[in-house]
Amino acid sequence: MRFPRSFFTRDALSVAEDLLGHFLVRQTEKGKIVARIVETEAYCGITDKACHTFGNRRTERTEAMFLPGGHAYVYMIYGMNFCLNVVAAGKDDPQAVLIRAVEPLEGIDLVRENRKGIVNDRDLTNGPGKLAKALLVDRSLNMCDLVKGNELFIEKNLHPFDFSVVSAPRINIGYAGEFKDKPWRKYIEGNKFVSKL
DNA sequence: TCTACGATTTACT
DNA sequence: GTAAATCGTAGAA
Repeated sequence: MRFPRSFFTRDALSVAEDLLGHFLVRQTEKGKIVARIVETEAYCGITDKACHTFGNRRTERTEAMFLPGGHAYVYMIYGMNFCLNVVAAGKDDPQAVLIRAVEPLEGIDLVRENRKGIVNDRDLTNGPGKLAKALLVDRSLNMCDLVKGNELFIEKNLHPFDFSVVSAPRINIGYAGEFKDKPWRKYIEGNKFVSKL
């Protein structure tokens, strides 16, 4: 069962925390992959110096973040990796949640194939670029609808388990001035797939 | 046009 | 622990 649009059209911090424990589903011609979201980061829009849309910067790249919540924002970083974000808040309120780590549950064989050469399962998806590669996420999925689409979407965990949410500073945003220490990274305490403690 | 650099990963010392 | 790989984007010229 999926979340309604209204789940995503809230502030990025709420969406980042509430996505933990739920499922990211990737459907391709090669098969289906289901993974539990275990680590996220909130990028809170035009006032957040770490956010691509800081100062209401609107460019070809950031256009996806101006869509209503529930769409995908995929961009290339360091010329070799893709990062997957879930757009939050309303139309023209450019906030997003970076998916930093997931735990593969279904379609592990396909994940291993996509991440050829990786020995330990925990290294398959414990980072934003890693999970993008593992789930075959690239720019062709930018701006796709996670509420109605079939290639990539979020599914609600109908049998949630108890866990504690840890808040920590976001990773690699040293350029963000006073925003670099904001505890806007959220992860499931004790989960082995979290990228950094 | 031209230049600098990044919401990272991986390999090597 | 340190550094290379690698290129699209943003902002300046």
